[in-house]
Amino acid sequence: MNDDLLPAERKVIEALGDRPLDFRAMWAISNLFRSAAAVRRHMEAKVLATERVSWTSFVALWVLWVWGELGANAFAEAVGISKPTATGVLRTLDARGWITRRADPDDGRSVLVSLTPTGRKTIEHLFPRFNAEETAIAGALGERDQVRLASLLRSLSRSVQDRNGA
Amino acid sequence: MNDDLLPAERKVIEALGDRPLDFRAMWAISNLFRSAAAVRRHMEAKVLATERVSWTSFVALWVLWVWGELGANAFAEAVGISKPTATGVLRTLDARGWITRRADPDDGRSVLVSLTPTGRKTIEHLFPRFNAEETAIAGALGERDQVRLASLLRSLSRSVQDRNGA
DNA sequence: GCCATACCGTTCGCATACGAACCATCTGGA
DNA sequence: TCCAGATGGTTCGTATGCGAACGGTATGGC
Repeated sequence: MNDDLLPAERKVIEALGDRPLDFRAMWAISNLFRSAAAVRRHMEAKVLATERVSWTSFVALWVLWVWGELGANAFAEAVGISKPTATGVLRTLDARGWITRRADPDDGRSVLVSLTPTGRKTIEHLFPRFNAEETAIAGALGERDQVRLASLLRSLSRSVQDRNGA
Repeated sequence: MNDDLLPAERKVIEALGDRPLDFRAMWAISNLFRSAAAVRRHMEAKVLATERVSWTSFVALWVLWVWGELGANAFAEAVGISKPTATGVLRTLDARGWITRRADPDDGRSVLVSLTPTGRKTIEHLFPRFNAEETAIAGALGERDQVRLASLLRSLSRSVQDRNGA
């Protein structure tokens, strides 16, 4: 394993190394964003661009594939976007013919969102390719380290949730 | 350490568990995005919202703080955004009085960007609070696991770079 | 049955985000 | 010296992203 700091991190030490900051936490969190952005860009370029699908649209299709029909609110929550953003994304997906909306028979306020057959076909085509790329990227870690990484990240997620919740 | 799957992950198993997918890689990568989004939201709400600073503006100030004066292109690269986006963000930061642009005396095409004193004051006020929140979040992991996590994420970053670069 | 309150999704205004296309400027070779 | 190609930054068009505010619908207490 290569534990050298990345060039950007060395620059930070050079500029701020003498300040009273928690660099251990900083390396953990800043590398979280750095690697997430890198993986996202890679996926957009190598998997999604060929089908003209944005990252958010991809996540939206994935969510509807996994969860089935959802209220617009639950949809936004699962995708990780705000309600207004969800409205816009659903408009885009609707224009592409990938989702449909129908009134909730049990609640006049609610709108139920689900994949069309075309939408299902799209995600069933895209996701295996996405997963193959995940395998390739994560392959740089051993199997054991992939499990370790997932576990550490779950702890982070739970830690943030604890600091927000009651 | 708690290795239970998150609710969203259990739902994935329920829906796709019988398909030939690499779930080990999937948990590593999907938790990367999940935790990064959670931390970002938390930081936006707890640190940045109080000063009406967007995530990208914060990163931009941070980059100029660490690197000093930069060409617009190098700035975009360091922030992790495209050149057109950088133009827009710099316009916003300029309107706030946080950055200035000047012509590069050695290259008529280039624009050099740097923090104003006000901009410097802003990031020097924000960053310690940001770092304190990093400490609190990462504190859920032990010191040793924070180092492990950073190291694993660096490996991921390098893995992606290898798959893109020549 | 009434109504204050909560909740659902949309609209609005604005900032962020990107690819494609564009000019202006620089560079290397003839 | 000149010009073909490369490079730097902006503009354009469109999609994503959010908080605030909005109307329509449901709910709970009375």
